[in-house]
Amino acid sequence: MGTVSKALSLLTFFNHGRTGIGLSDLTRLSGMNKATVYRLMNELQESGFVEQTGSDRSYRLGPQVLRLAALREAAVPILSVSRQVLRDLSDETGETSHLSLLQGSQLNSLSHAYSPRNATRVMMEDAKVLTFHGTSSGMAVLAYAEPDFAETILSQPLGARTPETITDPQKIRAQLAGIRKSGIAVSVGGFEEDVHSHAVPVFDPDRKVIGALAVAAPASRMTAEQKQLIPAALRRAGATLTHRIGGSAPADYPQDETA
Amino acid sequence: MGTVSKALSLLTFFNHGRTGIGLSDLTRLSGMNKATVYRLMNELQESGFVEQTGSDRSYRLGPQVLRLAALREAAVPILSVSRQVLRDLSDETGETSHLSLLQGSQLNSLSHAYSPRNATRVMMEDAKVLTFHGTSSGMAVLAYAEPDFAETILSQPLGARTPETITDPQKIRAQLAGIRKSGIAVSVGGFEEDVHSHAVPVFDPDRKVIGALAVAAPASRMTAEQKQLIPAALRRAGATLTHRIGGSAPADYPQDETA
DNA sequence: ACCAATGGTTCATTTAATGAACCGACGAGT
DNA sequence: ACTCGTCGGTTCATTAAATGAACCATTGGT
Repeated sequence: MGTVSKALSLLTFFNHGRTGIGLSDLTRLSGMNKATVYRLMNELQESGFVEQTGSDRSYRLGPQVLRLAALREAAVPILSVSRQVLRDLSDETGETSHLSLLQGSQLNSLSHAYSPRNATRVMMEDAKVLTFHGTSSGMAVLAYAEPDFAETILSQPLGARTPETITDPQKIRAQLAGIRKSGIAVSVGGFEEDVHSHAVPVFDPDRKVIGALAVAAPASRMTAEQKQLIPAALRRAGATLTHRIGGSAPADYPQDETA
Repeated sequence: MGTVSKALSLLTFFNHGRTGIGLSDLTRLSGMNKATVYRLMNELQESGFVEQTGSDRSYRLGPQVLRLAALREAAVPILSVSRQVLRDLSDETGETSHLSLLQGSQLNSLSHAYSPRNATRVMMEDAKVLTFHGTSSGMAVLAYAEPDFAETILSQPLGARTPETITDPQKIRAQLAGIRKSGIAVSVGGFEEDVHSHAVPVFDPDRKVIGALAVAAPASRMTAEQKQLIPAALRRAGATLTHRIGGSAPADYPQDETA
């Protein structure tokens, strides 16, 4: 691994539960030498990717990442485009909707919308890491990802977030085949208890899956009517988002729209 | 300069006018060896910071920066906090408002709001680079930055974006003194012609200036009434934003509020 | 007063970065 | 069809930078 990759890998230890990390913690987390971590973090700091708090000298992500994200959005405006799609989707379904994107071998939730219709909602956080198994978004992505990638994921130890999480690779493979037939993934309580969620894949111009669009509802609210309405709205929203970012679904993606 | 800094410096060549850059262009822009650029970009690509387009193999910023920006916002929610402040400010003034943040020695516009009141508006782009001289935001930041930093900026060649741009360092120093007295910066046509803008500095918990909040209006709409209303609204908005991000103004910052 | 943390620094050793030259492919111009 | 220039990508001897064990100075808790 090159020096640059090592430095950037240090940034992967930041997450919602850990927005600030001290030098020693970072050394332990990364397994690198303390002097190495110190110098790498210094370089990252000089470039504005991280900054040190005045109080306890712990590191946190720096303002430079905001500039880069704004430029990424200028080049590939997937988040800004998704916001309108998500708003419409939440309005239509009355439930929380969110977009997750595949980044390397990690799936991150990066944009979401709520519906004002119901007081109880499934809450979302941006940049939250989703597991592939157990989430409808993860399964939707896995079903349309490179087979090698899917197998790599399934060959790793699969933890159970809830008692309902399906962790048997064979059962998951069977589910993935089902998703490829229907074009939509469903998960009931596999990631958070009592959350019923649907997801459809989103594709780029090379017809590769780049993420998933999902609707998450409290299981108690999943009436027969909603079980019809949500998948239909989601399919439409997925097709819209894929289209608006210049993407195309692969030839084998089931289209039940009269487009 | 370390390898990591070199790699990250490659990312600085991306901007609104240049969202995709090929290997050879990047080599020329950076002045580095082509093989070096190639390997550095490969590492950045492996980490998801850049990606190559399938069509012409040019590089553009990758999805990983979105995750980092979301986490930065989770740690220091300045953009999300600013959005409400900007909306209120634009509603109140009827004009375009925007927030710019100091990143290293560069000032970037990173969040903005429009008012629906008027059909003609000053348009803004996120991640746009602002000059220090000639913009009200830049002058507001410079007035409260470290004196060394201000002098470094003023010692560089100062270009004139418009015939009205003031480029004489002595005149600028005099203006900065005036801004420190009043707490607000004004620019008329110094960056874009016929744009009249006001700006106030924004401070962090260490009482250091981190950026500026500004209102930009077509010069034709700057009535006597607006010349009263905008500075007043801006001062209030600046104090609110500084406060909401946990910051404090330095002791010598003029407070004309009965707080 | 002590101990165990913390962030930060040093310097001989090792390892990785570097760059000139090279390759094959593509496209424009003749 | 042939060059010419440029593109992205690759090679390998040379060089420069990254590394890590040990060390220092502070801090906070007992």
